[in-house]
Amino acid sequence: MSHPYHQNMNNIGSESELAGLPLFPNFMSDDQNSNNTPFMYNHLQHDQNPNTLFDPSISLSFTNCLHGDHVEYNSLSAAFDLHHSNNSSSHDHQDVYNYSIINNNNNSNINNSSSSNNNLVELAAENRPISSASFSASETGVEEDSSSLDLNPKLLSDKEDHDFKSKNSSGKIKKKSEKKQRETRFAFKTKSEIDNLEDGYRWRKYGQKAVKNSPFPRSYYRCTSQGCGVKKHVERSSEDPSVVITTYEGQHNHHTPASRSAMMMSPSLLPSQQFAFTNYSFFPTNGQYSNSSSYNNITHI
DNA sequence: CGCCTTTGACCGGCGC
DNA sequence: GCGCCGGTCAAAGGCG
Repeated sequence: MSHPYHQNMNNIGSESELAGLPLFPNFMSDDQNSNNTPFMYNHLQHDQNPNTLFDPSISLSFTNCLHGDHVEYNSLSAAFDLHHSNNSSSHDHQDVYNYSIINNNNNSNINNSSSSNNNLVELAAENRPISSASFSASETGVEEDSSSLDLNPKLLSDKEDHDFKSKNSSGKIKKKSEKKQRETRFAFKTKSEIDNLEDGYRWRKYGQKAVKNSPFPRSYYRCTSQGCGVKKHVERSSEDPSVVITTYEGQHNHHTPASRSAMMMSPSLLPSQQFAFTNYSFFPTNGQYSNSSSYNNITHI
C-alpha cells in the first residue's frame, strides 16, 4: 500500500508501525511563536489533497481543538485533558505524552512505542475510514447512503437511533444490516492508578468485557449528553499494569459540562497538568521529530 | 426517583 | 458452518 504522504507518516512514526494512514489536521499552538513544541500532530482530512499536507494555513489551534468548534476530532480535546477526578487527586500521577498514530487498517488499536521511558503516556489516534458503501437492498429492503466522508456526521437522536433499529425474530433489538462504521479514535496510555481518568465529560458505563490475554477487563463508556454518541473504553495494560489505555471514539457535539477555561485555571490541577494545558501545543511539522532532545522535552514534564 | 454500575446474553465480523 | 472475540444491550440492583 502506498500513499504519497506515507513518507511523512513513516518519519513521524519511527518508533511505531505506521502505514496507510489517512491522517490528521495540523494543529498549531495558540501561541504560534512557541518554540517548545511538544506535539507534532498531522492530519490529512478526508477531502484534503495530500499535497497540502503540513500546510500551516490549514492548521488549527489547540484551543479550537479543545472546544471542538471546528474540528471533527474534538475528542482529542478530551484526550488531552487528562486529570484525575477529585477523589483521586492524591494519587501520584504523571502526565507525560508521547504521540503515535494508530494504523488505519490495522486491527490493533494501539501502537506500542519502543520508548524506554516508562513514564510515558502514549497518545495514539485512529482514523478508520468512513465507508462509502451503501446498504444492500437485498438485505435491508431499503437503500440508504451512508454519509460517505462526512466529516461531521449527524448524530442520531434517541428517537432516530431507536427508529434506526429493528427487532429480529427473537424480539431483540437489532440494527439494520449496515456495515458498522467506526468513528475516529484516539487512544492514550496513561501511567495512573486510576482507571477512569476524568476528562470533563460525563460518562455512563455500559459494558465491561474481559480482554484476551489480559487479566484486566475493558470498560465501555458512553457520553451521557443527549444526542452525543461519543464513546470511550478504558483498560489496563497487561504488559504494564500501571498503565491505563483509554480510547476515545467519536466527537462530542457539545462542550464539556465543566468549562475548560475554568479547568485550565483550576488550582486542583496538578502542576504537571497545568503545564500540559498551557505548554502543550501542536504545530505543523515536516512530519519528523526534529531531534531527540526536543523529544525528551516532550516527555519529561 | 433519577442516575449510575454490574453483568449475562446477544449480535456481528472474521478467520478457519 | 462454527467458534472466537469485540462490542452492545438491557434488566437488575445500588446509591444519593
